[in-house]
Parts: sequence; structure tokens; C-alpha cells
Amino acid sequence: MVIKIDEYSDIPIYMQIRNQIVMGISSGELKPGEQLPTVRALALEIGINTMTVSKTYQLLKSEGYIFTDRKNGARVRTEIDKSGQITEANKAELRRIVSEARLSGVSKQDIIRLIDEYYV
Amino acid sequence: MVIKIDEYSDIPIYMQIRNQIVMGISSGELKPGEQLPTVRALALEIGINTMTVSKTYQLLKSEGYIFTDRKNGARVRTEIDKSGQITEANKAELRRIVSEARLSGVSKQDIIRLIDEYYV
Amino acid sequence: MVIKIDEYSDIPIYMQIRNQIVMGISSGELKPGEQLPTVRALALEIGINTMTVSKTYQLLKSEGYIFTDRKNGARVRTEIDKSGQITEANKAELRRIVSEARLSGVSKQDIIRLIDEYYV
Amino acid sequence: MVIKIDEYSDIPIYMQIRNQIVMGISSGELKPGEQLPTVRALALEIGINTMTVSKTYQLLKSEGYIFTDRKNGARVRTEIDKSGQITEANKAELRRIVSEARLSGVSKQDIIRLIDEYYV
DNA sequence: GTGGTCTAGACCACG
DNA sequence: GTGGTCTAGACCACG
Repeated sequence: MVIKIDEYSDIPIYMQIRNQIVMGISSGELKPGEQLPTVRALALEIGINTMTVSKTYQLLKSEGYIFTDRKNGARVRTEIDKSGQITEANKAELRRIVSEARLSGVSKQDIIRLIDEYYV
Repeated sequence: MVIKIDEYSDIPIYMQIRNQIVMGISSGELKPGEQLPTVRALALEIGINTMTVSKTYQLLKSEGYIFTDRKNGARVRTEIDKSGQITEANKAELRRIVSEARLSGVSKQDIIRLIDEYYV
Repeated sequence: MVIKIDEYSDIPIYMQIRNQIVMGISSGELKPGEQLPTVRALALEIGINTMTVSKTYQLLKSEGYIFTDRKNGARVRTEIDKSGQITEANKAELRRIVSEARLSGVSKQDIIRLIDEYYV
Repeated sequence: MVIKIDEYSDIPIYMQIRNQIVMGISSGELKPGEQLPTVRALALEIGINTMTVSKTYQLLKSEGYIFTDRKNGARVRTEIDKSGQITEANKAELRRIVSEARLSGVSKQDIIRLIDEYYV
């Protein structure tokens, strides 16, 4: 899986990587149990500090998306918590996005079409 | 309109205020042409510095949501730009949220139900 | 001559009026010697404070564009100073505008075409 | 690049800095990708508050002229948006300047000569 | 070390 | 009275 960093983005690098890995897991590009690159390898590949990748992995681990063992490094969890809930933070974000879209004249149908596209 | 600040949030105060005002305009709680509280009044009400509120108003102004004049203070714009487009940043956020929701076992229908609720 | 105020503009009202009168004189819409509306009449017409119009007239007077006498009120000067020079402030502004236009990919010809259009 | 502040100017300090940086980028004195001084360094050099410089950088960032990251500070963007358009505000300013110049007896050729000089 | 945020307090032009 | 600007100083996340 290729990680791409947008240097112009306001989103911190460690969070950009985290988001792309989460989306990779969701889309199936990263399979349950699949090995992630080592911190060192990914840092080298992207051209950033190992500390930054390490931060990403720790975050993903604390969120329950990956697990690490000493032998095999980081791997995608096979059983990701299915709370069936959207987090409060994400609900708030969603509401903000919908409000901004609506004010820009975007129809509800257009937003739903995007959901359709992203929910793979 | 009541502005509520979550002091533990990662979102900066000026941005929390901005988001709530944008959502207020979208929901109709804030009507086109309606007067916003003065910088000083809002700062006093929330218990924060006037500079912070001022930053919010300048942001909202630069985004075309409100305008200010020195006599009347800040007011909601009557004609907000209708690009008909969702910004790229919001699309990326939406995609992230959908991915996370899907991984948590949230159905597409549930997300669409939220869109329905927020798109007032 | 019709004065139009843009309430969304960052330019102070008194300056907006001043600019439109100067452009009116330059375009010939306001002839040398022509009577301007009284402070009170113009304020009423635009729907603003008389103080603001008064400020405009004092500025125009100090700049040598108009003169006032007790009998006839304000009139356009017949002999406006022909220094043959662009003010330093206007040169700086012109340079800024040209720089911004150039960075936006506007050609020199396009700018000159605008000069042509505005130099009536 | 040397930034010079005119403390007697009506133009706010943060805007004077902004204008000089934009003109520096346009003239090529500041190259794409080039590092800008840090907020602290520039504030110290000019003898103003860091907040003021910070405001300038945020403005330039929101306008798409520069970008910032926490590691390297601020840098000139390599791909500045080429709308190919002069903004409405700049057109209005240009029109005002042309009118004033014309009234001062400046010929159209003289103005075009200045455009020629500034469009580097 | 870097920019980003925030405070407390001040002065200013506009209207 | 209003927003706009600026200072001096502080703390923070990111990397």
C-alpha cells in the first residue's frame, strides 16, 4: 500500500498516515492479519522521521486497528471492535461538513452519492 | 444563539465558535442579515479573550459567511456563495469518517440517516 | 450621479464615496464647476450619517478635487492640479496589483487592456 | 530578502509584510520552495511582535502563496494558483488609480510604462 | 526549533 | 460603541 503525504495539508503527518491506513483497512486493501511495513521501512519510504511513523503505529494500536508482536512487527487486527456506533467526534464533524455543504448549495442527494462512493 | 466551548477539545476555540456559527446559519437559527453578538459581548459570555472572538469573525468574514461594519458589528451575509461543491478537504474528511464508521460496523443506511438528520 | 455603497467592502464608506466622486470627475460624469449634492441630501440619498459625507467632502477638498463656498455648497474644481505624477502611494499599490496579477497568471497585455478601458 | 516597514503608513504592518513578500515572489527574489525567515527571526529583525508576523504567514498561507510545516517553517509554494484573473477588488483599485492619475495629467503611456516596469 | 493558539491589556479609525 | 491592530508574554503539538 502506498502512503502519500500532502505537505501542504494542515493535518499532521502522523495523522495523514493513520487516516490512510484506516481507509486502507476499510477498503480491504489492507487485509486482516496483514503485515505492515516496519517503522523504519515506512519512514524511509515516505522520507520522514521514524518518530512520526512510530507515533502513527502507537495511535493505530491504541485505537484497536493494529496490534504488534515482537516477532512480526505490526499487523492489522483480525477482529476490529464493531461498536456499530459513529464516534461523537465524527458525528460532530459530519454535522459540520453537511452544514457547510448545504450552505454551498450542495443537495442532500449529492452528499449521499458521496457516501455511496466512499462506503466500499 | 448559545455558543458552547469544549475546553478539552482538540479543536481550537476560535474554530469551535466558527463551526457553531456556520451550523447556526445552515440550520436557520441564525437568519441572513441577523446581527451576531459583538466581539466583546461574545468574549465576555464565553469567558474568553476578545482577540479569539475577533479571529473567529475574521475567519467567517474571509469565508464569506458574515460581514462586519464598524457601526453595526457583525451580521450574517444574505448572499452566501453557492459553489454547489463540497471542498476537497471536506470530501477527504467525509471519506475518513465513512471508512471509520464502516469499520465499526455502522451500516450505510445509518450514515445516510445521519445526513438526513443534519441536512436541515 | 449615483453613488453606490458596498456594505460588504472593507473600504470605509467615506472612502467609497470619495473614490466614486473622483472617478466621476475623471470620467467626465461630473463636470468642472458642477454642483455636488449637499451633505445632507447625499447622506439621505445613500442612507448614511451626514458626518460620513462631510468627511468625504473635507477629504476631496483637501485633495483639491472640489471646493466649497457658503452660497453654492460644494462644486467640482475647474482647475485640478496637474502634477503629471502618480503619487508614491498609488505607485506602490499599482506595483502590488501587478505582482498579484502576474502571480495569478494574468498577462501584461491583459493588464494594459484594463488600463485602456479605465483611462477614459 | 529585506522587509521594510513604514510605521507612518495607513497599511497595517502585517499587510505591509504580506505585500512585500508577494512582490518578492512575483519578482523572483523569493524562489518557489524557498525558505522564509521563521516567525521569530522576522519579528526580531523588524522589531515587531511574533503575533504580527504569524498573522502575515497565516494570511499568505490562506491565499496560497506559502505553506508552513512545523519542521521547516514557512516556504514559498511551488505551485501557486493561476486563476488567470485579476480579483474584483484589484480591478476596482486599478480603476481608482487610473482615474486619479488621469486627473493629475498622467498620460496613458506613462501608466503603461509603469506596468512594464513592475511586470517582471 | 517550528508555527499555532491564547491571554490581558491597549490604542485606533469609523461612524 | 464597533471591529481592527498590536504588544508582551506564555504554553502547546509536531517533528
